[in-house]
Amino acid sequence: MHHSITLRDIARALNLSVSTVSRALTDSYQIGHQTKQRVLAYAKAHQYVPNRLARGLKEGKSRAIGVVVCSIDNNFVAQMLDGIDQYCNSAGYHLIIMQSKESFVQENECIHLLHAGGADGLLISPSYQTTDFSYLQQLQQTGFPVVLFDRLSEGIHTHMVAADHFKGAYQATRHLLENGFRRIAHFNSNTKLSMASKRFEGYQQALQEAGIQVKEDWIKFIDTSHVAHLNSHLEAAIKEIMNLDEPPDAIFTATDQLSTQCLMKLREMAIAVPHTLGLIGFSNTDMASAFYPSLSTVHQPAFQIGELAAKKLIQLIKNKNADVFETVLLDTHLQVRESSHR
Amino acid sequence: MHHSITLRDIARALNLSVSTVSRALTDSYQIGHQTKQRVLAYAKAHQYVPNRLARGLKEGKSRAIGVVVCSIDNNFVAQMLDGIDQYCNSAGYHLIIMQSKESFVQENECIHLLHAGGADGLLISPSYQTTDFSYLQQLQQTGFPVVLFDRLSEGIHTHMVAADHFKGAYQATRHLLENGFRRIAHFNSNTKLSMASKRFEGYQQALQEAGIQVKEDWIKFIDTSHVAHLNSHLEAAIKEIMNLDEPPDAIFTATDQLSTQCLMKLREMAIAVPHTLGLIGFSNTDMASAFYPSLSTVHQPAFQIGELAAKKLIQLIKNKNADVFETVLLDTHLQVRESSHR
DNA sequence: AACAATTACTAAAAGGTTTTAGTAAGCTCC
DNA sequence: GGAGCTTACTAAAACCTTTTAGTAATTGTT
Repeated sequence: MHHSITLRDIARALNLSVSTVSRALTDSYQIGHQTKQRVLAYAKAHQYVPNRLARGLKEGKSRAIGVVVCSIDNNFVAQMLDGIDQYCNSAGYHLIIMQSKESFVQENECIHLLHAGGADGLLISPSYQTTDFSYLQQLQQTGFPVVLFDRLSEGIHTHMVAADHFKGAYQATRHLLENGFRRIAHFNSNTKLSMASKRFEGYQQALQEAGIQVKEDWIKFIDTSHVAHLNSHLEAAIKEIMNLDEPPDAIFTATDQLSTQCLMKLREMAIAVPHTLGLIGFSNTDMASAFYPSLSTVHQPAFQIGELAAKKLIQLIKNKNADVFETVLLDTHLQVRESSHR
Repeated sequence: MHHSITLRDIARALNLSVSTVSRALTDSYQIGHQTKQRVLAYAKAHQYVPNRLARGLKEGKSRAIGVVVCSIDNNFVAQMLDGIDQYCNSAGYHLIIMQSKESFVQENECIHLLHAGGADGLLISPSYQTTDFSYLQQLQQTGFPVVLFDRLSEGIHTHMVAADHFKGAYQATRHLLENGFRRIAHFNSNTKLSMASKRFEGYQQALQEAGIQVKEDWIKFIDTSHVAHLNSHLEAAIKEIMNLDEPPDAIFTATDQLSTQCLMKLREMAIAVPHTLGLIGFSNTDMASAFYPSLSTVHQPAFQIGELAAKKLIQLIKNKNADVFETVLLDTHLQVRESSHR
């Protein structure tokens, strides 16, 4: 076998009982100073680490946290996972990461697997498809702690951590307006999650305040769940808005993928940015400045979102009496580059 | 509590023993047909799921696989993790992902935690710092399955899966040569891992075959472990090569980070690419085509590397008698864009 | 000196599963 | 009518930890 030593091994070696060793390692008052020292020294020398499974079984806790995201292979998600991992690790929790791939069915499978598999709690950023949170809610009501991050929804009542989508969208749109763009199109995901509607609302608010009537033709809700199809959907959307009688003079894109893909598509279609079409979008890529033209972005504090969500969840796990759920919205940061001003 | 029902619950409900229930669920020949039916029906109706911790404790297996990478927040790594996750999930394994952050010390902590924490095996892509594989080797010799992926080393004898670094580097350098570049600089990581030396060798080989003497001044091994410092190191390196009596006319960069950062830096320093300096580098970002100029890359089959490494590891876990270790090198793919030809 | 309180330890149970080593009943066969 | 099989089940141990409920020895109080 390939396992490290157990309490029994230490007990045998030092001629103590298993319980004494266990207590010595948790610094119990019931154990004498000398004994503690001996146990600690031996444990350290032999690299004793408590068996997670045994401890988990005994305590009814696994010290593992389930994380469900749309995809690991996503710049923004990876940054959030980094934050989650950092916090959980320092708190002694393992991370079990699963991918929904934007599928509601697969997401529910992940949730079930994580719950049944003994995770102590769940961090979830729902799939674009998800509208029904009943399963999650059901688990939550049996005492299973759940925290939503990044993508929020009214469909469930719990702690939530995300960027301030409304404000970010509002700022981006205002920025375009301040730079003389008037006919601003909006590309968004076709999801029912509130992140999309919040961003849409921020866009609308900025236009309304500027006395500009929001035109329905300017707004495209694009299916972004399948990367393979995104390209053609995007091309169609761009063609549609450019063929309008009065085509837009700028686009505000609401997601990471849409922003970068849109810039690439415009280049491919030989539509000059920002001359013919200004562009600003939500995106966290550090390569935005390498693009042509460099891409103005709304940057979300991804790492902090992850960190804070993890913190909230672990609080919840340790302290189940939480009846007051909080929604934390972190400020986005506007990074103005070439694509959004002439 | 938020746990599902146990064998005992079923046993009590059906007036059977725990062992009978356990056996019925595993379709043992020792249990009668009728009893099996009753147990199965009850288990299904009450959504019985075996407790992973208990089963793991009993079997000495956790059905979890440890993965150690430098960082989740890395485009290329994320793609490999996607592949790993896909395969492991379909094989019924959980993934526990940990980050070394390019630190040897932290890496060893991860390894220890994963091993002691009951992982059934380890997938590892070593940190740039790592030269000493003795701990890993020691674990491996006690029967703990280990598979190296992406970043290989001679320091340990086991299954390995990676891209063909030599060939990729050779092809990239040849491509530059074929496009008229003669004085080709080479930027690489300052790691002792074989991936770096393989890429360096591929570069050398291509130059030698073209009858070009490799100049030491053209070659920079840059510390890429800390993103914060990379920028200044890179700037210094570029200045150094451009201040040579005969400055290079192209650069071949050996890592993802170096490639994209180098392009950005050259743009910042107003060095025309590809006119003054051609550029090609290893990189997996799908945004290479959005850059200015669009970046020619050596693309690695990241997903497949992850998938295959996971497959090898699970084979090893299920079938410990492996004495013949294999090193699989997958072909890279040259993506020629604007930065590498005039 | 008798009793209570404190200190330093231990035995054993529990958590849920798998598995070894059984048992009891029913059957076949001479 | 009993030996030997088969069938269908069960009891109990084991995995490793934490924790409850102890014990025995020492110290303190009156």
